[in-house]
Amino acid sequence: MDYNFNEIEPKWQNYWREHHTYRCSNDSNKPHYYVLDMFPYPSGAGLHVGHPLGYIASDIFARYKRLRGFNVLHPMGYDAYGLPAEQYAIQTGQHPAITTERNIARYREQLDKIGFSFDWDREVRTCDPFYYHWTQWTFVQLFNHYYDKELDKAMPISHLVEQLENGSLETQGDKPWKEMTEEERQDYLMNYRLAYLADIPVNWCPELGTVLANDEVVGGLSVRGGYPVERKLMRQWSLRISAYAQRLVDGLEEVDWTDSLKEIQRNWIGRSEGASVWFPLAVDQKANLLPGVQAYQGQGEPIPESAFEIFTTRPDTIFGVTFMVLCPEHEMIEQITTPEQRAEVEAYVTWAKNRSERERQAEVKKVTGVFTGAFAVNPLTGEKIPIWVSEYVLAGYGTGAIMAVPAHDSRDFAFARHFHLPIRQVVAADPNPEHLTDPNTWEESIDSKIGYSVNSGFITGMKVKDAMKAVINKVEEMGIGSRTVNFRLRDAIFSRQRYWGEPFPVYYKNNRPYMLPLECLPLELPEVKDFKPTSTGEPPLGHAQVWAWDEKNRKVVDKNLIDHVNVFPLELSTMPGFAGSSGYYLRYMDPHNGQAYFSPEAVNYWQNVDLYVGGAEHGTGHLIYARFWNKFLFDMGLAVKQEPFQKLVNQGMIQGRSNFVYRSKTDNNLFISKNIPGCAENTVPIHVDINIVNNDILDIEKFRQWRPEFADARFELEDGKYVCGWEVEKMSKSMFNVQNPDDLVARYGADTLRLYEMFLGPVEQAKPWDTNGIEGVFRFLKKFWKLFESSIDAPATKPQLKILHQTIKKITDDIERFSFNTSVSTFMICVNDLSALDSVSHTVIEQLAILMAPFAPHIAEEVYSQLGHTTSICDAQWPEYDPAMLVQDTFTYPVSFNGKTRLTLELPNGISQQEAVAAVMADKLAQKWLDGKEPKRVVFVPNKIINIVL
RNA sequence: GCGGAUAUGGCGUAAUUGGUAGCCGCGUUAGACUUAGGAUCUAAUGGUGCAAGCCGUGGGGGUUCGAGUCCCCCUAUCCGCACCA
Repeated sequence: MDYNFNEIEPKWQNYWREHHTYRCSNDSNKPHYYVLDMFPYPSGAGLHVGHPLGYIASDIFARYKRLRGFNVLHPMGYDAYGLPAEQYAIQTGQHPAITTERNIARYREQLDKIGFSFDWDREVRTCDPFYYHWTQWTFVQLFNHYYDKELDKAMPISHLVEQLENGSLETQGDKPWKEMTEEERQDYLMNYRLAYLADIPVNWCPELGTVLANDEVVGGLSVRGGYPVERKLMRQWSLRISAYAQRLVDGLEEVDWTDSLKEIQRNWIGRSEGASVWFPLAVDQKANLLPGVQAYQGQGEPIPESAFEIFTTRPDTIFGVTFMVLCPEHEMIEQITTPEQRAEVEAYVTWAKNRSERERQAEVKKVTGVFTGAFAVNPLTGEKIPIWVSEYVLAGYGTGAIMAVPAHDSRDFAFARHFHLPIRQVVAADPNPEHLTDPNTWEESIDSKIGYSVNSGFITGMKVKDAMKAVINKVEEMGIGSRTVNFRLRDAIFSRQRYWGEPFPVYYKNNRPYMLPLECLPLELPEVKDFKPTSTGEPPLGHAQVWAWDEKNRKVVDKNLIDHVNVFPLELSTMPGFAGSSGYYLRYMDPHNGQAYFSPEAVNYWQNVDLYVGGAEHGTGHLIYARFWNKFLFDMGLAVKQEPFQKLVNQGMIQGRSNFVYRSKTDNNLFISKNIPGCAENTVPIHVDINIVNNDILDIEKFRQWRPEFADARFELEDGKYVCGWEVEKMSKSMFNVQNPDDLVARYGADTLRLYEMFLGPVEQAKPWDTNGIEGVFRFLKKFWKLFESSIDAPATKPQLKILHQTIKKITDDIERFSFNTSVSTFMICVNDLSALDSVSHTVIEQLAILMAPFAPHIAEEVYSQLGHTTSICDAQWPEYDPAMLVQDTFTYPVSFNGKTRLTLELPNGISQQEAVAAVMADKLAQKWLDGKEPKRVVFVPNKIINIVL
């Protein structure tokens, strides 16, 4: 019988379903192993071949671990809330719940056909109230916690209140706690809560009608849809993720991720060490700048009231400060601007604030700014230095104010050049004063941290590193500054003015937010009649009629009942996409728990994800948020590991491989084959559907049927074939290069698809999808099937065992290091070698089937069962390799002369160098290369090489 | 600009520790079987040369008995970040 995947595959998929083969228990004495895929957003387009790549890799590993005796948790679910379903709803009026449901059904069907070992009993969907109950619950917990810097962990807000009550902690800058009204206290606490409401500049996307997080905006455009994004001040929920910045950096040390991904995260978090220093304002506004001013005498005195704080990573360059710059949003501008400069400054600030993010980013190189008329005093030199305003200083970073050192910072340099401000060198690689050049003649600043301080008072002559420390010590001593660490990571904006997301369990009393009681969760997403914002500009939830909170009766009621006494308005924003995906890995551990997020027993058993597989594009989004979420739950004593994902493998992006036909420029019905001379000059390339092209050969009949305009196309062929051109592009419908896995499964079977996706190359590597090699893998499975059918019921012979054990060793090694492409090649070699023997024993085939089971589970099950087994191959035992089987009597030595291999010699094992050399000397061919000379030196590496140096 | 990665036949790739470069597959060529082949099987296939041989892992240098692999410099491509002081 032929290899009939059409029969085998559905048969085993049914068997697995009926026997719950992949159901996984939390109660086992086996060692545990948790393999997780990043769950998909179920889009309307369905899966393309890029999606399963990572799933197949993780499935192989999960199945392998199971065969090695682990209790494996390998779940799957859906990240089901999100923008596309809602955009679709706005366009068509279809409820997102319906389209989402439909898309999920389609995904499931496609996934099932590929034969994954997911435990579907544990499926989660982020849009399911039974699931988002715990998303909301976590939000309430975040609201009720703050980050305690002393304990370096999140603590209940009651702990903070207690300290304020008993006076062990004082309020900062405000009234004493005791004198505050209840509302003032709530407002004060809002500055501490890990989920907080604040007026903050946000990324507002008018087209999508919502606010976006930083990672959802690239180059001033929304990631979803590519619409322009503006800066806007809005009252929004945010998560105080910045409180965890240091721990998020530190945690990277503990995890087994690629260096590049760790770098991406470190970059995004952006830790930088430096100093913050207070610069006082110069009182005498009329004085002129720089030299000859008496040193500032404020040592040890309190900071003058009109002073402002700057952050610098280069405290060593403080003697080179020639101007200061404030961001346009800086609160001091108003106060310090001189009457003469006021009009100009106001105009500039207004202009800068109204600029869209996109304009600003597009014109980064353009230098703009305005002088305030005010001066600051350099606390170390006493010099007066002008204060400017420019948008190159960002409000969201550091203190929004800088000391400008144009000689040693390229941005300050550009600014100084543009406005003709002085430039003073204070760092030099060669500190000899005679070798210094005039900075006014420089082409660019010297930003390097390698060198010595010059022209710098008490630090002159010090190495940059020492000078930094010396200046920090000095300003600390003076009481005007300190060593400071700054992070680029901003708090995550958590509100979205959208419908299709988790509702906030929040209602407003006196304009202040209150959390719903935990027992009242989940707060279910209400029905609305329109998915667009309301006419008054409220988010879509403004359309919901039954959307008010009855505090007394603890239930959601009609909003007509709002009286601000017992019934209050509910929050109208919803949570962002990353809310539901931030803790889903924990929920899989105990997905049916109605009482808690997950039980302590479950989390104590599974701990965290051992292996996480997904795309690197989540490096600055999901993977940061999830780590934050996990650390918070860890602080609460719920999660038991600081880091959620121990090992992470990024599968490479699958690009499209487009095909082209070449239409004649002079004859619209004539298509010229690619390699016919003159084709390039005389034709226009046109994308052609890759599904009617095989190995770059066009199926002419299908092409004629493809589109009416090509119905009577004519062709100039080469060797009777039409050869198409190709190019690597993004996989997209418009380029007709989308490969759907179902088509391939229908044609070759799931096992072939699985093997082929792995055979394509290393999992982590980005690669274009190319179906040209799939035949080879298909042939291999047929060969394996034939080998199985011809196998006999007899003991395995030595040559068979040798091949088998070589394969066991190689496959085991390969899987352990995620080298699945070489595994496939190893299987091919094995089957080729076994096929060359006279016969093969059933026992060898059986062992080989187990080795192949993670990769090609259907055919493996079939073979295993036909060999007489009545249980699933999933419960078989992974073969152990026996080194004794691989021991050889001889080794074929490559013999090289002066490092160039010239011949090989088969020599017995354990031969000595002397014997080896003697054998070489005796060899005829070797004598030719010796050419009568005496070897100067002989390198003999047992079982490796012999090298003769002449 | 900063950071990360990659570069090997016509193509996808392999070489795990510095030890015979090109395994495995695609494609191509020739042949066998066949009414037929998008089936199967056999053989060949880095370049060059009649051959011995010579050349060959993006380019240039170096370390070494020996380098795709280690070190230095350069180039190209891809990815991430980008006025973050």
